[in-house]
Amino acid sequence: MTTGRRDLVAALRERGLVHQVTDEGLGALSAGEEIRAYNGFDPTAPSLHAGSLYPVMVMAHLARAGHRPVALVGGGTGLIGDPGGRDSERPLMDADLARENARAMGRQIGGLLRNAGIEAEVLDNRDWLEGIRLVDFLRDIGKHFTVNWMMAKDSVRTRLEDREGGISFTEFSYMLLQAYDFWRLWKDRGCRLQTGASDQWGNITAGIELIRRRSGGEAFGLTCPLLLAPDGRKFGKSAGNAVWLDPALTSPYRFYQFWMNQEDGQAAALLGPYTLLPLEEVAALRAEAAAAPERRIAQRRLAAEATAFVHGRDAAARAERASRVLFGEGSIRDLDAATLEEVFAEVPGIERPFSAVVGPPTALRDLFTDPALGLLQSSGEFRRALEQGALYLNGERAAGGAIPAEALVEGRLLVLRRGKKDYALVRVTAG
RNA sequence: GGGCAGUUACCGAAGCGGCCAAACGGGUCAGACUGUAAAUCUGAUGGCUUACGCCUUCCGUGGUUCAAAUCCACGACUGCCCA
Repeated sequence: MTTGRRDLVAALRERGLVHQVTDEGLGALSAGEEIRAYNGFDPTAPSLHAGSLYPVMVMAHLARAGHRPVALVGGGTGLIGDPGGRDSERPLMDADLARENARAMGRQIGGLLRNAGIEAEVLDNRDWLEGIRLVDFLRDIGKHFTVNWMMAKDSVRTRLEDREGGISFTEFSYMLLQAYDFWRLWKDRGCRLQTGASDQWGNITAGIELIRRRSGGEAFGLTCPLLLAPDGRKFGKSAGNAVWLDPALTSPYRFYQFWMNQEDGQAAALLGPYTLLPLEEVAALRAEAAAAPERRIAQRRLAAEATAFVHGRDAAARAERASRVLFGEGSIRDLDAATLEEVFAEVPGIERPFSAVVGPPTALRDLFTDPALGLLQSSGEFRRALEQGALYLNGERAAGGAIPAEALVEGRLLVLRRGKKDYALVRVTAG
């Protein structure tokens, strides 16, 4: 994979992935020798989502610049909780859950990078944090920090200023644990760089301080711009339905659609971080997209590349094909059942007997509100959606009433659609 | 431990005995316009019903009243001030 070692700061900067660097000297240093760099991951869930994929991409870009990424899953720090970026204390995570999540997440990260041809070490800080003794920790680590210095850190200061929330001693201590991680990885594994989103700056510099004070060593930190959705919230985790990387939680088709739906500017910007495409190609795509935004070139390519990175080329191709059929020119009516079945392999679907679909006056409602499809929650929602013209059968607006037998594609399939983008398939069986 | 203030739908926030399923804003969903965009405009947003309407909500539990989100008591939680 490695084609030659490069200045990693420059390499990341080209992709828009550098927010702050502790020392520009890192650039020159990294041009000459391999830098081992780690990035931490909070095990708040058993899978990464579109937003937490970001640092994985950073690791991938780093590896392609000839350096060695290390993934650190926070099975130990997850037990404490990072106060950064939050305005209130977070509830403690169940210890077993943290362990399970960390394990699953570690596997996932390792797998992603391996599929991209990148060998990365995956570690869990629980392995060394769990056995630490309080008195040792206070003597060996705590002594190197003044509370005054800790209180000046953004993550802590905002919480101190917020009378409503406050901060517990537990979360206040968090940065010391992360600092200890860095020291540990620096000492045992030769990690000289820690990367993270810009909200990790304080934690990263705490680690660098510890390495300097305790061992007189040199270490670096590099943060990436915090990626936000256009609405200002965390990217890829909007309003309850996060876009997961686990295909069991978010199908590859939905994953593909997530990228496809990015707005123009965002899609163009994401091409840098979220694809491994050569920069010249990214630039060309951006120019093309800007010239003809209606073609959605940036979105298409972004969706294809990101889906391929996470789910593989085949899954990406399937999602792409399905999307072309669903959002393409032709009418669904023109397609045969075999094609539809293939296209809908990853879209939610249910099987119903003929007698339950054709005939009963409530069939339309029963199908649209079926929990397995996730289209509508209640018959009240169904009624409103119908009134607003939001429901479609085989691509044509549904008027309500019983479903005629002619509505079935080849007598056995029915395509449901709610709104512009949500599709589901009903397979009609005999009976 | 003492004093004061608060707890309303996804979030913020009105309401202070009946006209309250509860103003308004944000979010979300849908429709129109588009390019599976943005912006804009329109509508919807507790549940059940084609509908009249019915049912379950305003921290919890009891109470006052013909009638309570609104009054009273106790409890829980939160914030501010004092110790």
